[in-house]
Amino acid sequence: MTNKSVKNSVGRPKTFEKDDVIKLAMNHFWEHGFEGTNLDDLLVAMGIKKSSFYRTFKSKEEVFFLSLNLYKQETFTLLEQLKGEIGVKETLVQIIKYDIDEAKKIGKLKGCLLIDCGKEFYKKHGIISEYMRTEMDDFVDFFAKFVKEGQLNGQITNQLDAKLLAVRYLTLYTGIISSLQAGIEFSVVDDLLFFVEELLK
Amino acid sequence: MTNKSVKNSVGRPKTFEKDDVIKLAMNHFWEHGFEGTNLDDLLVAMGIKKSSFYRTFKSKEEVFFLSLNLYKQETFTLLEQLKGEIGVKETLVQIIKYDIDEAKKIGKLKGCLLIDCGKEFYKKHGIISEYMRTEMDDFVDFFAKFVKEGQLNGQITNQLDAKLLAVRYLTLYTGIISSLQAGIEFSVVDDLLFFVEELLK
DNA sequence: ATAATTTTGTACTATTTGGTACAATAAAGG
DNA sequence: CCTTTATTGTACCAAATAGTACAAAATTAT
Repeated sequence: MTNKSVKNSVGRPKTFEKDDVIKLAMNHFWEHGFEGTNLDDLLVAMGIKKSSFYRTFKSKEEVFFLSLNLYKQETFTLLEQLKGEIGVKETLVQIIKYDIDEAKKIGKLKGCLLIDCGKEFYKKHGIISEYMRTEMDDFVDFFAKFVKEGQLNGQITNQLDAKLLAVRYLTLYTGIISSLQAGIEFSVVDDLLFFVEELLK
Repeated sequence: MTNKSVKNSVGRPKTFEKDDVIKLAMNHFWEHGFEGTNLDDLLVAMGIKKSSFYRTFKSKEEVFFLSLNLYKQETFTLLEQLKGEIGVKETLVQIIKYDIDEAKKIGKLKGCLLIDCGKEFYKKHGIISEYMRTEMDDFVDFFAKFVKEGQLNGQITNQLDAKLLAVRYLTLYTGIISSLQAGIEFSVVDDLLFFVEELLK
């Protein structure tokens, strides 16, 4: 897209792109959380050395916020793409089904970077991070529009206010993630997907 | 209840009861999580000095597991008590309403010690703690029995299998906690309580 | 007073944490 | 070869972490 791979006029050429290592960092934060990520492991995940890290970024925290931003971008992009393929309602269902299947298969579930790290921050500092709150609002707004579209084209028959329905969906989603991560029996998990489908009707 | 306050034959009398300081520790863990609790703050919360702490307990971890056990006991006791006063269904609703009100009023919400610390452990070690899993099973079983009772006496009209309904309820509950802690707008929170009431019908 | 027991205070340890400083080296163009 | 730029390696730092050791003081019964 942008002029990433243009040769810099002179000097040793770069061996990594900033955006690429942010993505690697994002995946690591996503899996381990912010506090659960120590710098050494993060560096291994990013494939760069400490010296390069601190020449490129200000701190671990800065990389985290860049990761959070990338997470939002990628989530929205994925949802829009899926929408084009299978429609609004099916996208909302499949997103959750994907997590359930992943938990069943590999017994591991990354969950939601925003919610999980928001919770970490909340537990640590006793207040909601203002940054997290606005990110959360972005998610709610996006899903509200998403749901609205489904209601208008008839894929979602539940005529509850789109924003409220989006919040119900997101709440259920984060609850399912927590339940899965808390090790709920697989025998009862499928019913949770029915629950979601009932909600979207 | 037990012979807590009997005088020990000789020596300086105890100034704190083990169970009492465990309860204080529980409340601190509940609010800050396990990793988010450092020993010095924990000691302040428990009102004892480090020397006393390590003479009474083996480690921070031991106190945490004792706290977790107490948490379960107290939760079940509270639910049984409320059941006697306002019935099964109303108890399930009010429990959540209490959290919502707390979040609205003081802008702070402890959430669920088991789920929150289970998530911490999960994120850190990549697997579900076996201890947490069995605790989770205890909770599911308790709520399943609770729901069953409500279905039999007609307070809950939703005739979905009691265990599945209990899991739906718990999932919704943990989702609501996450949403509140993530700083969802208060304007949409009330609808989440309607959602719970609809579920229990 | 003395023995028994509990709590406190102080000092210490070993490990891990995020972060810094800086020289050495690698890879390109001029 | 020389300059420029990117990466690496090594060494270090200050702070925070959970936990230990042990003497001193407090409070009781005998």
